[in-house]
Amino acid sequence: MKILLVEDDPLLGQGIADALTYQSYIVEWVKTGKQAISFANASQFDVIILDLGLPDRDGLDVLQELRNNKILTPILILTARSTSGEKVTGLDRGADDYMVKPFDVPELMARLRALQRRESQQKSSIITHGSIEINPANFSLSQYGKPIPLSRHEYDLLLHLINRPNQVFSREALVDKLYNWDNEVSSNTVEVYVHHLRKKLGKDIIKTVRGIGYQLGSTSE
Amino acid sequence: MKILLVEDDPLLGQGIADALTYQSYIVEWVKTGKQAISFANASQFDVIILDLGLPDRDGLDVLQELRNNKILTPILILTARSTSGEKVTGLDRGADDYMVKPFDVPELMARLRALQRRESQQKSSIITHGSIEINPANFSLSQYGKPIPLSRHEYDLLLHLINRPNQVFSREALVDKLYNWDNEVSSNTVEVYVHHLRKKLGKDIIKTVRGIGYQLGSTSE
DNA sequence: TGAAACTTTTAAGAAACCCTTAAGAAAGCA
DNA sequence: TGCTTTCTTAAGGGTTTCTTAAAAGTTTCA
Repeated sequence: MKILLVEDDPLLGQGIADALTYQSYIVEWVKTGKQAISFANASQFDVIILDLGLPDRDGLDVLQELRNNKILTPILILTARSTSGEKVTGLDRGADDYMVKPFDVPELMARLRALQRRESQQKSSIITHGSIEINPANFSLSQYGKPIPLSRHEYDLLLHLINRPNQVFSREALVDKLYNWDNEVSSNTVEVYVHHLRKKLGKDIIKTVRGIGYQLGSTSE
Repeated sequence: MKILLVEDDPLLGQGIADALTYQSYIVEWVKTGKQAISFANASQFDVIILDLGLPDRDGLDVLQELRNNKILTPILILTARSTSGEKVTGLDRGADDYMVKPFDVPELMARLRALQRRESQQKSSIITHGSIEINPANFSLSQYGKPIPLSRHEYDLLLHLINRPNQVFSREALVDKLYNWDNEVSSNTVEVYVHHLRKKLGKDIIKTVRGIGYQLGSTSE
């Protein structure tokens, strides 16, 4: 875990840096707004601790510039400015948390942990298979990077096959997955959708196992 | 924006609920830990405000159970317990922020905005997407720099979509966000608002994913 | 080789889905 | 209160997708 500490007071800065180091953080300690911006641009931090009373420029400006530069790192403001209005301003300019000096070190540590925990919860699960790529979050599919629209059933069928790339599914099993029980379907729907998918994504996308059913095509080509 | 407020004190609870409603939040107010858990499981909230001194069980247990149930909603603890140790415990059990009573309402609002912002993919306090720009702090929207008035539900709907630009939301999910439990709606409201938004902001602002729901339009044009 | 079994392709009517409009109800405001 | 804006509901019409069936094609095996 890597932290950028922006604090011009030497004594306080050293104290925080020591405490962080003791908690096994990697600490980069800078004392001016200018340095803060260049460090934040140069390297990826897990959290930035920002004092507002800096010698060269106001911390709020630094904050804003960081956000304008698309630096999304969580930022915790640590300052003597304690009025409600100041807190609101700081948070609304893009800070993630705000602590007033004098502060309690264990609380700071706990707030840093909370920020990190949030950040690490980012998840994106994109499924790929050969040339195709499925993004379940938006039900979209692309092949060689080009988006290809699929209808609902086409998408469902493909997703089922792709979830178990090596399994052969019987027609009945696929119908069972695609439909709920009370509106069973009594014809060759599956064949028709396989046909549609092959038309859109290429003949080899789905392999037919004669007498048994269908299987996702092999990825190797 | 939908908030679950867990607070057993009737006076204080009413005060917070009113303040939140005034800020256009959809508020679900419950008074026990048990209710908190069932509501959190039943619907998707943007933030949970949690009092620790509940009548039926300790708020920290509620917090832990929520996290165990894989409810990742940001949680802000709002309590009279003000020692450093109590704050550390609360944050380390999975809360995202911690405020001590008595508290300042504007600060609470700013912290809620910060929590939401963190959760959305947008990190700056002013949200932009293509030609439009939203400032959640004062509910304003502009396109190409020109302010465009939106009704409350139009605004809510757009804000939801814009918070996760790549996700497709089903009609049901959107209805769930736009209304609280006791005045559910039973018709095509979402379609109608989508239509209004498209009329005001252009056809491509919202994309429909047939059979699934709606998604923010792509920014590239 | 020829029949049987199985699979692919095509096409068209049916169904589902979404958009649009409008009007009465409700809520907000002076 | 009366006026204006916003909300909810419902219905019509246009479009896409689904289902079905039948014809055409392919593989298997006696």
